[in-house]
Amino acid sequence: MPSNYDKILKATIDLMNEKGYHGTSVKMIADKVNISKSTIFHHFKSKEGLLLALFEEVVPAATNEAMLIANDKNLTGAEKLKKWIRHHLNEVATEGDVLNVYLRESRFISDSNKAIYKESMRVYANLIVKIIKQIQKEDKQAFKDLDIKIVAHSILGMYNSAVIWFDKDGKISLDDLADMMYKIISGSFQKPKATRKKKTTK
Amino acid sequence: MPSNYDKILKATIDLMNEKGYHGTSVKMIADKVNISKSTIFHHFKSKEGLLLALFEEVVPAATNEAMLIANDKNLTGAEKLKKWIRHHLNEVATEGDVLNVYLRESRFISDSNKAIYKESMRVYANLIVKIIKQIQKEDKQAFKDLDIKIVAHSILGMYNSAVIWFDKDGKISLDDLADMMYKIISGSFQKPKATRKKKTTK
Amino acid sequence: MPSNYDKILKATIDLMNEKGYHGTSVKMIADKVNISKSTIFHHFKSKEGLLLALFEEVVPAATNEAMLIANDKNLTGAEKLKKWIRHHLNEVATEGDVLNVYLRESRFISDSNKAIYKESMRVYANLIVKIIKQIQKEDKQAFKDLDIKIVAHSILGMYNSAVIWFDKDGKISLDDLADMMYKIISGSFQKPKATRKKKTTK
Amino acid sequence: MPSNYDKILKATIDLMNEKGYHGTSVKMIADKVNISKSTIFHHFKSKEGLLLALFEEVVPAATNEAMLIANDKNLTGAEKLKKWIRHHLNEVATEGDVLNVYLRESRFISDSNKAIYKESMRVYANLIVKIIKQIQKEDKQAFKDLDIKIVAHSILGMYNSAVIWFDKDGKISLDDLADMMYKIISGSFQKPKATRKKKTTK
DNA sequence: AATGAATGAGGCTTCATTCAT
DNA sequence: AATGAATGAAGCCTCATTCAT
Repeated sequence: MPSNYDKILKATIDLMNEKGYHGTSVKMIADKVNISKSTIFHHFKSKEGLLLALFEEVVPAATNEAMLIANDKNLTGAEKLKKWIRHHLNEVATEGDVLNVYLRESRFISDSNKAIYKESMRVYANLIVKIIKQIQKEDKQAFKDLDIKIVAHSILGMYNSAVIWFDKDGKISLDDLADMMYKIISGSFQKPKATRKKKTTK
Repeated sequence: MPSNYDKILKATIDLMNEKGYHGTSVKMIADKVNISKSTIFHHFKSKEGLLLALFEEVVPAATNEAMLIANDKNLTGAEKLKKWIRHHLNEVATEGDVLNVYLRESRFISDSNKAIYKESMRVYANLIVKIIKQIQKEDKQAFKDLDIKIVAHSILGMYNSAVIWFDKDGKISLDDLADMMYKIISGSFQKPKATRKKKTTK
Repeated sequence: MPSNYDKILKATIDLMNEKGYHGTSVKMIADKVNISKSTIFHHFKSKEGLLLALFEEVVPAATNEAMLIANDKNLTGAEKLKKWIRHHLNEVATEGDVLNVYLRESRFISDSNKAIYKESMRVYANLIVKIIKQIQKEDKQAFKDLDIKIVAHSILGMYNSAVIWFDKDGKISLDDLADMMYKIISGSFQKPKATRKKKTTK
Repeated sequence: MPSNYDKILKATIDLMNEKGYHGTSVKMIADKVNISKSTIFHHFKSKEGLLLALFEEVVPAATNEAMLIANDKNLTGAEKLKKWIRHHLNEVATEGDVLNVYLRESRFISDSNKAIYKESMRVYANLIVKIIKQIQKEDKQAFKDLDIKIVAHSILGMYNSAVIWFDKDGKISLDDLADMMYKIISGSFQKPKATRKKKTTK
């Protein structure tokens, strides 16, 4: 049985995902968890503290698998990118996901706490930077002359936007979507077909 | 000298762009315009009425140039895309742009008014759809096997994300950014070599 | 018929006089005036704004008569002191008087507003300083070697303390009290008996 | 090392001295002592219990020396008064003194406990009454025709007010202040000069 | 066209206190 | 002896909105 602390965070994610930070009141959260408002303040310093807790505790957990992908020694950069896209879209599209809140509501963090958010964002963006670097190394033409950080952010931005318009119940599956998005950006480097032959070394 | 009506809308854009719909109060807007709260209700039926007015009046104006680009008979699809990117990034990166509010705060519109928003969104997204279709027509390989709407949304998402991380005072200019982003997605279709005539074929 | 603004201030005085600043809630004030809480915030910026308004508007009015006494050309210093004591005690002893609130609750003013309070206090204390100076001029022995500001504050402190222990319904009248207190401090200078003969000199 | 019980009382004094009874929360006290709120309720029945404990335990201790002065067989009344003033001012001026809390916050005690406060106040005021009586006995002119309780309260009020305006870092020392205040009220009876020669009679 | 007065509802947060451990 | 969890009540203040002028 989850603690109130955990239940509060879960409800926060659900509600802020749907209504945004300012659109979610502490009372709504309390009602959803079936506790009193004051209990929330017993566990968290303030409403903003809820966001911070999400960024510090829940987001890292959610980014863990992405890290495994980026560090997998057996994959080419292109394969990693493809795998990461699939994973990331899955995360983003999952109902109530923290990432949505993370990506959309972070701008409401007060200046004094913005550093915490930026740091966690940097860590995640770096994963993609790493993948892109590997792709560049394996294919000199890939993302040629492009600022690597901008590439990373652009890709992230593209995928994150899906949370807004992707229709889980529509006729296009999440896997199809991942494939399509991969194709959009993979035009600029050699298709993974070529690299598919699996790395004979090892 | 702009009317109060216009000043109110301008202030609404600025504030909602920064703080979101729920994070912006009628009082904030009134204070920014230096009028009384009541004056706002004199011009607009309600707070939501402000959003609607934006979507009905300001967004179309902002999308007007995009429409000119999309309909320009003298440009290839690739050229249009490039021109549109430049224009769109400029809009989005400009502080206080309506498009940001439009793209992010639309979800707070009440159900009864959602149709208005969806219609205007459809119109804008259609511009890109149109451009993409032209590109496909001119280059059969471009965006092959891809759902055209998803391509449009992905591209939009990518560009809109720039508003979050682009640093106006950084070392990369808006024009450079537009070029880079164009390159990222243009990999999948024939480069505008033809028009660029720069590339002496190496 | 007094405006809500005035009624709010009056109720504030009454309540804070009885329960202190922190012991008086905005709701109590609203209930006493029979208006809604929000109306109070329509007229005053904050709870502290109520205190400030008292200090800026009501206290000056209350100190007006004291000023007339201090400036009366026909009275000796000793006479002025006596008259002021009587007046001041009356003010302080009257239930719900601003001066009580002023003297006791001023310490809850935030630092940023303390200057306003200090200035008004300085003005009032100066009246007594002025009276004491006149007494010293008329009787070289009076308050000899004493710092004049300390004398003024001490005297004020003595009189203001009466608000705590004076029993309006006890056997000692306010006038008796005024006489006694006058005697306590008048020991150090020539008794007004001597001066009573109206100052034939000029 | 002081017990938590003692540390709580000390913190209570400090905080209520600065912010008053209603302005001091149990949490503030707990934070200052670095214990949990519950621990306070473990030692004291309620918040008001803290005040009562002060009045019953700390105040008597603080008034102990005053008692020694009042009962010293070797001093004249005037000498006692002077000595007491010096002592009292010292107590009052010391940061975080109980007496301030005692004198100012007693009015927030609930009716059912008011008797406890009044009794302790009576005891302390009686010390001065006693001193004044001795002065009157030694100098028939002193405080002639004055209600002795009112004299005592007035004197106390005068000295207690110092806590509000006395500036520890100003150019006037506490001893100077004691001297001046003594002079203000000693005008009405024979100056201690005369008595300084130790009173060989007896 | 513009605004000052007023408000009910609700916002976030703190309060003193109880209880189980 | 000490505390973490929990809470109902209350605290100050802001909200969007209406109305009379």
